[in-house]
Amino acid sequence: MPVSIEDVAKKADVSISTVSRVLNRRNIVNEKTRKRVEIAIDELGYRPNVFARGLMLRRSNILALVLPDLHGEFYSEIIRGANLRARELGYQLMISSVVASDDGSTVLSAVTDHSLVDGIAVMISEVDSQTRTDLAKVKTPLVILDSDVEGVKHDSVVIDQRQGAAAMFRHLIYNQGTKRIVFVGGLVTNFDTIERLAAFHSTMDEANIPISSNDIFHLDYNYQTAFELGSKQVREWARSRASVFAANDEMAAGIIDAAIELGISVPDQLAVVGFDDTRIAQMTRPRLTTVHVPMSSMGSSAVDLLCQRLDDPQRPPTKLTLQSELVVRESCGSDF
Amino acid sequence: MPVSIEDVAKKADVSISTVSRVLNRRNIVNEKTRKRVEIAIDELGYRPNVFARGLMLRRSNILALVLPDLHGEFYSEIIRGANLRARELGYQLMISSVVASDDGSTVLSAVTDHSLVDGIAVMISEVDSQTRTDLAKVKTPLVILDSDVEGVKHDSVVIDQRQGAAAMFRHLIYNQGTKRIVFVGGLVTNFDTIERLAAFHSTMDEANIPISSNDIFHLDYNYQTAFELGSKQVREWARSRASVFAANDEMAAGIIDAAIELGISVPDQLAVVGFDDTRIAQMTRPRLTTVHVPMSSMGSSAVDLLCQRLDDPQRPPTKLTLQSELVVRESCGSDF
DNA sequence: TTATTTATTGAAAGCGCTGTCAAATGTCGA
DNA sequence: TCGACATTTGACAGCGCTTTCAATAAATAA
Repeated sequence: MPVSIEDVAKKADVSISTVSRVLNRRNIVNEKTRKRVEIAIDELGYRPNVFARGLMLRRSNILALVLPDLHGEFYSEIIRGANLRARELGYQLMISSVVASDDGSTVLSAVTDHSLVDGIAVMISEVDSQTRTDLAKVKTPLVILDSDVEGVKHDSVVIDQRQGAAAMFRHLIYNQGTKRIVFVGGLVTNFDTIERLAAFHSTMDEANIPISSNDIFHLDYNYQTAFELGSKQVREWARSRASVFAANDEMAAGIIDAAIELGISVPDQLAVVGFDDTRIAQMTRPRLTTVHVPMSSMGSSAVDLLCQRLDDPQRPPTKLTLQSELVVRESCGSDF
Repeated sequence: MPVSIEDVAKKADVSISTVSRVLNRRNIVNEKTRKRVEIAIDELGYRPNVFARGLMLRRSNILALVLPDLHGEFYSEIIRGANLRARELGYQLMISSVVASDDGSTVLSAVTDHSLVDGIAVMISEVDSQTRTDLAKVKTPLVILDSDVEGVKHDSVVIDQRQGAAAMFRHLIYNQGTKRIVFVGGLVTNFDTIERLAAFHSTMDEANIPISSNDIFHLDYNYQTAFELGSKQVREWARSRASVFAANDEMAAGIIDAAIELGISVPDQLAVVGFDDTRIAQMTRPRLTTVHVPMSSMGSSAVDLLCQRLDDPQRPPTKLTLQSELVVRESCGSDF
């Protein structure tokens, strides 16, 4: 039923080669012939069959974006950035998320099964060694988003979060005079958490403030669990005039709400800061002091890198580092 | 370079037909032969070429989701729901958004250019008659999300927002005793706005409250413009004890912030309600009274409908209506 | 024993497209 | 008028897969 190149050829009274030529604008086709073919294409509403074309060209113009989750603004902004850039460059974007039940190898196969995509951008927050070796085997152009990429031969785009986190800790310590910081992160295996924890330790060392292991919590980046933790701890934290560093805005919001519910004023009695600078950071009251992460840039940069590699498969692996930036708002107290 | 079915056949010392047969588990292949082939597939790491297969089968197992925008939680939840369901059903999801510069025909071509997708879910918030006729021409299985679909022969999933909006207006009128409601919607051509405006008129009529045309505003669903409108109007609204109905949570948040900035207390001096029940609704202070819209269900239902049609192309067009539900929180005052 | 059925496999014909190669036509200077 | 060359076109060979269809071997019936 669908109209094929042959139908067009017949209608325009030329061979399929000629039709193919006008489609690909390659060798010059005679002006008059081209017009005729174009008219036939229009009238028939012909669209080249992507499969047939892909079979010859070994190209689909489809890029895949694999995310650990699709929940929350963080991921949706990455998608948005990637989609926009992909469109600009003439690619389509395929989205996939690794669901809870998946393990490392599922991740890999979810990725490689798309033997049809020209390139893949993956973000995997918990990278075990299995995933790492699996990833190393992939032959499709791959860019790794915001993960530990030491020793992996692919392109990558990472956030310089140590620097952003350090700026935050310093602000808390030197500008706000905090003597104790509570660290509320994600899982111990989570890359972001590892990075920020490293910044935490080094900045505290630098300021000569000891860290109690009781002040480090590993949650799951969700509002609810943070709220629950806050409900239990917030009084004690406020009493000692501690500041709370939450590894994303969601958790910061959860802790703030817990505090408010217990009649503890933020930031007057307790400073709470977040990370990411999502929409939430501006919606909470008080507004969140946080670290801005260029989420949509991550997406667009990933697509850029992928396309560059597609154009030149030989170029050496690139690691693109995006800066994060401290954004001071109300939740940490006035800043002087 | 990539290993083809022929390589496998050679290695297993069978014909490609046999390999194809074990891949598709169709006609029974002799136990022993099958084992041998499977081993060869494993050892070679063979993956069938999607293009070649698609060329024969005319099937890609890819579904497209076309959204008006990728910004905000509303869309990201739709994506999430769709992606999850698609995975469950063995499909991949391709995302596309209609960007600002696009007009109706771009929408259509963005859609139909994917001659490779098996089905398409489109959400187009502003449907003009051009788009409508364009849409009617599409031969790929299509489901229309939350738009005016009268007379269109495709499947659709819509939100019963009249009912949800009406519940909101009634709550405001009968439970909160509001005598004046200000309606802040999207563009006049926006489907959601049209629906909710209809509910507005009918409920107000029913309650015998006249509507002043000065109380109907058409904005763009953004925080910022709502904030600006609020900054100008909020005093007057509060003075006459009006309630403000914003057509999404973002705008409600903008108006609330404008009010607070001018020292007007919400809900004590001014009730403000939202729509959608996104994350924002729980993050603002006061928390938003809003109408819950099952966003991720919209995505999953769209995928369901698409797959059902794929299985049975003959079934009559289905219109799936999802319910919306009033959620009373703090921003409209205590409810008695 | 011979005819017939059943199980298992291979050969080969496309699916719709691109790209190579050669044929056909036209152009131009000698 | 003729060869040399450029321009324009068509025939056809795949790309890797699925799917008839026929061939062979094995099993059963007559």
